Amino acid sequence: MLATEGTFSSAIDSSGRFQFPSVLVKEVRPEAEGRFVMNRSTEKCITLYPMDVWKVYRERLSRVNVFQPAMRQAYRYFMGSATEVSLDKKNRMLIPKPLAQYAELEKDLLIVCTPAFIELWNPDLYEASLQQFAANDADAMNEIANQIFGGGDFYDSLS
Amino acid sequence: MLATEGTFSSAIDSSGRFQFPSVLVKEVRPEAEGRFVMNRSTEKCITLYPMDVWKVYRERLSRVNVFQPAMRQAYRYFMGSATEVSLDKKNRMLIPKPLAQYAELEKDLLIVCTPAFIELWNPDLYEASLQQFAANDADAMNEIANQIFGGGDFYDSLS
DNA sequence: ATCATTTTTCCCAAAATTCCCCAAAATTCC
DNA sequence: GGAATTTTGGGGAATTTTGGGAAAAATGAT
Repeated sequence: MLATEGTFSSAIDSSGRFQFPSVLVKEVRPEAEGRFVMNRSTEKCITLYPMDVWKVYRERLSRVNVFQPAMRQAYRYFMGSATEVSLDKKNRMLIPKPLAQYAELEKDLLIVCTPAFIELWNPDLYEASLQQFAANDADAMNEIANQIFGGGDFYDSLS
Repeated sequence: MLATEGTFSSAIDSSGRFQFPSVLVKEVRPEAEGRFVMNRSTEKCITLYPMDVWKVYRERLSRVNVFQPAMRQAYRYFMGSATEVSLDKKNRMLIPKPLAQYAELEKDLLIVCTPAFIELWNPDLYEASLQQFAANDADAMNEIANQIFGGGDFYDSLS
Protein backbone atom coordinates (compact mmCIF):
# COMPACT_ATOMS: atom_id res chain seq x y z
CA MET A 1 0.00 0.00 0.00
CA LEU A 2 1.97 2.88 1.28
CA ALA A 3 5.63 2.92 0.58
CA THR A 4 5.99 5.58 3.22
CA GLU A 5 6.02 4.26 6.73
CA GLY A 6 6.57 5.71 10.13
CA THR A 7 4.82 8.30 12.18
CA PHE A 8 3.89 11.90 11.52
CA SER A 9 2.59 14.42 13.94
CA SER A 10 -0.04 16.95 13.10
CA ALA A 11 -2.26 19.43 14.88
CA ILE A 12 -6.02 19.50 15.08
CA ASP A 13 -7.45 22.96 14.46
CA SER A 14 -10.39 24.55 16.21
CA SER A 15 -12.82 23.03 13.72
CA GLY A 16 -11.57 19.51 14.29
CA ARG A 17 -9.54 19.27 11.09
CA PHE A 18 -5.94 18.29 10.59
CA GLN A 19 -3.45 18.66 7.80
CA PHE A 20 -2.86 15.38 6.01
CA PRO A 21 0.91 15.16 5.42
CA SER A 22 1.76 15.93 1.82
CA VAL A 23 4.10 12.93 1.71
CA LEU A 24 1.10 10.70 2.31
CA VAL A 25 -1.14 12.57 -0.07
CA LYS A 26 1.29 11.62 -2.80
CA GLU A 27 1.29 7.99 -1.72
CA VAL A 28 -2.43 7.41 -1.85
CA ARG A 29 -3.53 5.78 -5.04
CA PRO A 30 -5.28 8.20 -7.37
CA GLU A 31 -8.23 5.79 -7.51
CA ALA A 32 -9.16 6.94 -4.03
CA GLU A 33 -9.69 10.47 -5.37
CA GLY A 34 -8.96 12.09 -2.05
CA ARG A 35 -11.66 10.03 -0.37
CA PHE A 36 -11.07 8.01 2.78
CA VAL A 37 -12.92 6.11 5.43
CA MET A 38 -12.28 6.57 9.11
CA ASN A 39 -13.27 3.83 11.49
CA ARG A 40 -12.93 2.87 15.12
CA SER A 41 -10.01 0.63 15.77
CA THR A 42 -10.20 -2.13 18.35
CA GLU A 43 -7.72 0.04 20.20
CA LYS A 44 -8.36 3.59 21.31
CA CYS A 45 -7.49 5.09 17.96
CA ILE A 46 -8.94 5.66 14.51
CA THR A 47 -8.10 3.56 11.48
CA LEU A 48 -7.96 5.39 8.18
CA TYR A 49 -8.40 3.67 4.82
CA PRO A 50 -8.11 5.19 1.37
CA MET A 51 -11.46 4.68 -0.32
CA ASP A 52 -10.22 2.15 -2.85
CA VAL A 53 -8.98 -0.04 -0.02
CA TRP A 54 -12.15 0.35 2.01
CA LYS A 55 -14.29 -0.71 -0.94
CA VAL A 56 -12.66 -4.12 -0.82
CA TYR A 57 -13.56 -4.51 2.85
CA ARG A 58 -17.06 -3.34 2.24
CA GLU A 59 -17.40 -5.81 -0.58
CA ARG A 60 -16.38 -8.61 1.77
CA LEU A 61 -18.71 -7.37 4.46
CA SER A 62 -21.60 -7.28 2.07
CA ARG A 63 -21.52 -11.05 1.98
CA VAL A 64 -22.24 -11.21 5.68
CA ASN A 65 -25.79 -12.26 6.44
CA VAL A 66 -27.06 -9.44 8.63
CA PHE A 67 -30.15 -11.38 9.56
CA GLN A 68 -28.13 -13.63 11.85
CA PRO A 69 -27.84 -11.85 15.20
CA ALA A 70 -24.14 -12.58 15.78
CA MET A 71 -23.30 -11.49 12.26
CA ARG A 72 -25.36 -8.41 12.63
CA GLN A 73 -23.51 -7.59 15.84
CA ALA A 74 -20.19 -8.05 14.15
CA TYR A 75 -21.28 -6.04 11.18
CA ARG A 76 -22.38 -3.25 13.45
CA TYR A 77 -19.17 -3.49 15.40
CA PHE A 78 -16.94 -3.12 12.36
CA MET A 79 -19.06 -0.99 10.10
CA GLY A 80 -21.12 1.06 12.48
CA SER A 81 -18.65 3.84 12.93
CA ALA A 82 -17.07 3.79 9.49
CA THR A 83 -17.45 7.30 8.13
CA GLU A 84 -16.38 8.77 4.84
CA VAL A 85 -14.10 11.77 4.93
CA SER A 86 -12.27 13.59 2.19
CA LEU A 87 -9.41 15.94 1.63
CA ASP A 88 -10.31 19.56 1.03
CA LYS A 89 -8.44 21.85 -1.33
CA LYS A 90 -5.78 22.37 1.29
CA ASN A 91 -5.40 18.68 2.04
CA ARG A 92 -7.15 18.84 5.36
CA MET A 93 -9.50 16.24 6.84
CA LEU A 94 -12.32 16.75 9.28
CA ILE A 95 -12.41 14.13 12.00
CA PRO A 96 -16.04 13.21 12.71
CA LYS A 97 -16.98 14.14 16.26
CA PRO A 98 -17.97 10.69 17.48
CA LEU A 99 -14.68 9.22 16.32
CA ALA A 100 -12.59 12.05 17.76
CA GLN A 101 -14.38 11.50 21.02
CA TYR A 102 -13.77 7.78 20.96
CA ALA A 103 -10.04 8.19 20.32
CA GLU A 104 -9.80 11.13 22.72
CA LEU A 105 -8.33 13.40 20.07
CA GLU A 106 -8.06 17.03 21.01
CA LYS A 107 -5.10 19.11 19.99
CA ASP A 108 -2.17 16.94 18.99
CA LEU A 109 -2.37 14.06 16.60
CA LEU A 110 -0.05 11.22 15.74
CA ILE A 111 -0.37 9.59 12.35
CA VAL A 112 0.99 6.06 12.32
CA CYS A 113 1.49 4.40 8.95
CA THR A 114 1.62 0.65 8.60
CA PRO A 115 1.77 -1.24 5.34
CA ALA A 116 -1.90 -2.09 5.63
CA PHE A 117 -3.54 1.00 7.11
CA ILE A 118 -3.07 4.35 8.76
CA GLU A 119 -3.86 5.00 12.40
CA LEU A 120 -4.71 8.26 14.11
CA TRP A 121 -3.66 8.44 17.75
CA ASN A 122 -3.73 10.77 20.66
CA PRO A 123 0.07 10.95 21.22
CA ASP A 124 -0.28 10.35 24.95
CA LEU A 125 -2.43 7.28 24.50
CA TYR A 126 -0.06 5.96 21.88
CA GLU A 127 2.89 6.34 24.20
CA ALA A 128 0.98 4.71 27.02
CA SER A 129 -0.06 1.85 24.79
CA LEU A 130 3.54 1.19 23.77
CA GLN A 131 4.73 1.37 27.36
CA GLN A 132 2.10 -1.01 28.51
CA PHE A 133 2.81 -3.49 25.79
CA ALA A 134 6.54 -3.43 26.55
CA ALA A 135 5.90 -3.82 30.27
CA ASN A 136 3.16 -6.44 30.33
CA ASP A 137 3.88 -8.46 27.27
CA ALA A 138 7.64 -8.43 27.30
CA ASP A 139 7.87 -12.09 26.40
CA ALA A 140 5.43 -11.82 23.57
CA MET A 141 7.26 -8.78 22.27
CA ASN A 142 10.62 -10.43 22.28
CA GLU A 143 9.17 -13.45 20.59
CA ILE A 144 7.73 -11.28 17.86
CA ALA A 145 10.90 -9.24 17.56
CA ASN A 146 12.76 -12.46 17.04
CA GLN A 147 10.30 -13.61 14.41
CA ILE A 148 10.71 -10.39 12.49
CA PHE A 149 14.32 -9.47 12.92
CA GLY A 150 15.93 -12.68 14.00
CA GLY A 151 17.68 -15.18 11.81
CA GLY A 152 21.34 -14.39 12.17
CA ASP A 153 22.28 -13.09 8.77
CA PHE A 154 20.51 -9.81 9.32
CA TYR A 155 23.46 -7.60 8.49
CA ASP A 156 24.32 -9.67 5.48
CA SER A 157 20.93 -8.93 4.06
CA LEU A 158 21.86 -5.28 3.90
CA SER A 159 24.35 -6.28 1.22
CA MET B 1 -28.22 0.74 0.03
CA LEU B 2 -26.74 4.02 1.20
CA ALA B 3 -23.32 5.18 0.13
CA THR B 4 -22.95 7.18 3.31
CA GLU B 5 -21.84 5.26 6.34
CA GLY B 6 -21.15 6.10 9.92
CA THR B 7 -22.74 7.16 13.14
CA PHE B 8 -24.47 10.46 13.62
CA SER B 9 -25.77 11.87 16.81
CA SER B 10 -28.95 13.82 17.05
CA ALA B 11 -31.24 15.16 19.73
CA ILE B 12 -34.87 14.31 20.28
CA ASP B 13 -36.98 17.41 20.86
CA SER B 14 -39.87 17.78 23.26
CA SER B 15 -42.31 16.53 20.65
CA GLY B 16 -40.38 13.34 20.03
CA ARG B 17 -38.83 14.44 16.74
CA PHE B 18 -35.22 14.42 15.67
CA GLN B 19 -33.26 16.10 12.94
CA PHE B 20 -32.35 13.68 10.18
CA PRO B 21 -28.74 14.47 9.20
CA SER B 22 -28.58 16.41 5.97
CA VAL B 23 -25.83 14.14 4.68
CA LEU B 24 -28.27 11.25 4.83
CA VAL B 25 -31.13 13.22 3.39
CA LYS B 26 -29.05 13.70 0.29
CA GLU B 27 -28.27 9.99 0.09
CA VAL B 28 -31.75 8.60 0.29
CA ARG B 29 -32.93 7.64 -3.13
CA PRO B 30 -35.45 10.08 -4.49
CA GLU B 31 -37.76 7.12 -5.11
CA ALA B 32 -38.39 7.05 -1.37
CA GLU B 33 -39.69 10.64 -1.53
CA GLY B 34 -38.82 11.36 2.06
CA ARG B 35 -40.88 8.39 3.23
CA PHE B 36 -39.51 5.75 5.58
CA VAL B 37 -40.62 2.86 7.71
CA MET B 38 -39.54 2.43 11.29
CA ASN B 39 -39.69 -0.98 12.86
CA ARG B 40 -38.56 -2.82 15.96
CA SER B 41 -35.20 -4.40 15.61
CA THR B 42 -34.44 -7.75 17.24
CA GLU B 43 -32.15 -5.66 19.43
CA LYS B 44 -33.21 -2.78 21.61
CA CYS B 45 -33.18 -0.29 18.77
CA ILE B 46 -35.24 0.84 15.83
CA THR B 47 -34.53 -0.14 12.25
CA LEU B 48 -35.19 2.53 9.67
CA TYR B 49 -35.89 1.70 6.04
CA PRO B 50 -36.24 4.16 3.19
CA MET B 51 -39.60 3.37 1.63
CA ASP B 52 -38.17 1.86 -1.53
CA VAL B 53 -36.11 -0.57 0.53
CA TRP B 54 -39.02 -1.43 2.78
CA LYS B 55 -41.11 -2.40 -0.21
CA VAL B 56 -38.65 -5.17 -0.94
CA TYR B 57 -38.92 -6.53 2.59
CA ARG B 58 -42.68 -6.32 2.53
CA GLU B 59 -42.72 -8.18 -0.73
CA ARG B 60 -40.76 -11.02 0.86
CA LEU B 61 -42.90 -11.01 3.97
CA SER B 62 -46.03 -11.23 1.89
CA ARG B 63 -44.99 -14.67 0.71
CA VAL B 64 -44.99 -16.00 4.25
CA ASN B 65 -47.53 -18.72 4.89
CA VAL B 66 -49.61 -17.20 7.65
CA PHE B 67 -51.49 -20.43 8.21
CA GLN B 68 -48.50 -21.81 10.07
CA PRO B 69 -48.64 -20.52 13.65
CA ALA B 70 -44.89 -19.87 13.93
CA MET B 71 -44.90 -17.98 10.66
CA ARG B 72 -47.89 -16.01 11.77
CA GLN B 73 -46.04 -15.03 14.92
CA ALA B 74 -43.01 -13.99 12.97
CA TYR B 75 -45.14 -12.01 10.59
CA ARG B 76 -46.75 -10.15 13.47
CA TYR B 77 -43.38 -9.59 15.01
CA PHE B 78 -41.90 -8.03 11.94
CA MET B 79 -44.91 -6.21 10.62
CA GLY B 80 -46.78 -5.42 13.79
CA SER B 81 -44.75 -2.43 14.79
CA ALA B 82 -43.80 -1.21 11.35
CA THR B 83 -44.85 2.41 11.09
CA GLU B 84 -44.51 4.81 8.25
CA VAL B 85 -42.80 8.09 8.98
CA SER B 86 -41.73 10.95 6.79
CA LEU B 87 -39.46 13.93 6.75
CA ASP B 88 -41.06 17.30 7.35
CA LYS B 89 -39.99 20.50 5.63
CA LYS B 90 -37.13 20.87 8.05
CA ASN B 91 -35.97 17.29 7.63
CA ARG B 92 -37.23 16.12 10.97
CA MET B 93 -38.82 12.77 11.79
CA LEU B 94 -41.31 11.95 14.49
CA ILE B 95 -40.52 8.74 16.32
CA PRO B 96 -43.73 6.87 17.08
CA LYS B 97 -44.22 6.61 20.84
CA PRO B 98 -44.38 2.82 21.08
CA LEU B 99 -41.13 2.45 19.20
CA ALA B 100 -39.38 5.16 21.20
CA GLN B 101 -40.49 3.39 24.32
CA TYR B 102 -39.26 0.03 23.09
CA ALA B 103 -35.81 1.39 22.22
CA GLU B 104 -35.70 3.53 25.37
CA LEU B 105 -35.14 6.71 23.41
CA GLU B 106 -35.40 9.89 25.38
CA LYS B 107 -33.08 12.78 24.75
CA ASP B 108 -29.99 11.69 22.85
CA LEU B 109 -30.08 9.62 19.73
CA LEU B 110 -27.45 7.76 17.78
CA ILE B 111 -28.05 7.04 14.12
CA VAL B 112 -26.02 4.09 12.91
CA CYS B 113 -25.87 3.95 9.18
CA THR B 114 -24.33 1.07 7.24
CA PRO B 115 -24.78 -0.08 3.66
CA ALA B 116 -27.11 -2.77 5.02
CA PHE B 117 -29.28 -0.92 7.52
CA ILE B 118 -29.99 2.26 9.45
CA GLU B 119 -30.56 1.92 13.16
CA LEU B 120 -31.70 4.35 15.83
CA TRP B 121 -30.14 3.77 19.23
CA ASN B 122 -30.07 5.13 22.71
CA PRO B 123 -26.33 5.98 22.80
CA ASP B 124 -25.81 4.30 26.15
CA LEU B 125 -27.46 1.09 25.04
CA TYR B 126 -25.43 1.12 21.84
CA GLU B 127 -22.17 1.46 23.65
CA ALA B 128 -23.15 -1.24 26.12
CA SER B 129 -24.18 -3.55 23.31
CA LEU B 130 -20.83 -3.17 21.56
CA GLN B 131 -18.91 -3.70 24.76
CA GLN B 132 -20.85 -6.78 25.59
CA PHE B 133 -20.40 -8.23 22.16
CA ALA B 134 -16.65 -7.65 22.21
CA ALA B 135 -16.41 -9.23 25.63
CA ASN B 136 -18.71 -12.24 25.25
CA ASP B 137 -18.43 -13.13 21.61
CA ALA B 138 -14.74 -12.57 21.12
CA ASP B 139 -14.49 -15.73 19.05
CA ALA B 140 -17.26 -14.83 16.70
CA MET B 141 -15.84 -11.38 16.39
CA ASN B 142 -12.33 -12.49 15.58
CA GLU B 143 -13.69 -15.03 13.16
CA ILE B 144 -15.51 -12.36 11.27
CA ALA B 145 -12.69 -9.86 11.54
CA ASN B 146 -10.38 -12.34 9.96
CA GLN B 147 -12.88 -13.20 7.29
CA ILE B 148 -13.12 -9.57 6.34
CA PHE B 149 -9.85 -7.92 7.14
CA GLY B 150 -7.52 -10.87 7.13
CA GLY B 151 -6.19 -12.81 4.21
CA GLY B 152 -2.65 -11.69 3.61
CA ASP B 153 -2.70 -10.93 -0.09
CA PHE B 154 -5.00 -8.04 0.42
CA TYR B 155 -3.17 -5.40 -1.51
CA ASP B 156 -2.58 -7.71 -4.38
CA SER B 157 -6.30 -7.92 -4.82
CA LEU B 158 -6.37 -4.21 -5.60
CA SER B 159 -4.24 -4.94 -8.63
C1' DA C 1 24.60 29.44 4.28
C1' DT C 2 20.95 31.76 1.48
C1' DC C 3 17.09 32.01 -1.11
C1' DA C 4 12.92 30.07 -3.30
C1' DT C 5 9.38 26.84 -2.90
C1' DT C 6 6.42 23.97 -0.53
C1' DT C 7 4.03 22.74 3.52
C1' DT C 8 1.89 23.64 7.80
C1' DT C 9 -0.26 26.39 11.26
C1' DC C 10 -3.17 29.86 12.98
C1' DC C 11 -6.51 32.87 12.07
C1' DC C 12 -11.06 34.92 10.43
C1' DA C 13 -15.46 34.88 7.85
C1' DA C 14 -19.28 32.94 5.10
C1' DA C 15 -22.43 29.25 4.54
C1' DA C 16 -24.95 25.51 6.08
C1' DT C 17 -27.00 22.90 9.59
C1' DT C 18 -28.83 21.93 13.96
C1' DC C 19 -31.01 23.04 18.22
C1' DC C 20 -34.23 25.32 21.29
C1' DC C 21 -38.26 27.47 21.76
C1' DC C 22 -43.03 28.98 21.00
C1' DA C 23 -47.53 28.74 18.72
C1' DA C 24 -51.14 27.03 15.64
C1' DA C 25 -53.68 23.03 14.16
C1' DA C 26 -55.41 18.59 14.84
C1' DT C 27 -56.73 14.83 17.61
C1' DT C 28 -58.24 12.51 21.71
C1' DC C 29 -60.50 12.07 26.00
C1' DC C 30 -63.87 13.21 29.53
C1' DG D 1 -68.62 20.75 23.82
C1' DG D 2 -64.55 21.93 25.94
C1' DA D 3 -60.07 20.74 27.92
C1' DA D 4 -55.95 18.41 27.48
C1' DT D 5 -52.66 16.30 24.70
C1' DT D 6 -50.37 15.36 20.49
C1' DT D 7 -48.86 16.63 16.02
C1' DT D 8 -47.14 20.00 12.81
C1' DG D 9 -44.88 24.28 11.44
C1' DG D 10 -41.55 27.65 11.75
C1' DG D 11 -38.51 31.77 13.83
C1' DG D 12 -34.19 32.63 15.10
C1' DA D 13 -30.03 31.72 18.01
C1' DA D 14 -26.15 28.81 18.31
C1' DT D 15 -23.14 25.63 16.51
C1' DT D 16 -20.80 23.18 12.89
C1' DT D 17 -18.83 22.89 8.51
C1' DT D 18 -16.34 24.87 4.80
C1' DG D 19 -13.19 27.98 2.50
C1' DG D 20 -9.34 30.69 2.30
C1' DG D 21 -5.63 34.51 3.62
C1' DA D 22 -1.35 35.03 5.40
C1' DA D 23 2.44 34.20 8.73
C1' DA D 24 5.57 30.66 10.25
C1' DA D 25 8.11 26.55 9.58
C1' DA D 26 10.22 23.11 6.88
C1' DT D 27 12.35 21.49 2.70
C1' DG D 28 15.42 21.58 -1.25
C1' DA D 29 18.44 23.53 -4.58
C1' DT D 30 22.24 26.34 -5.72
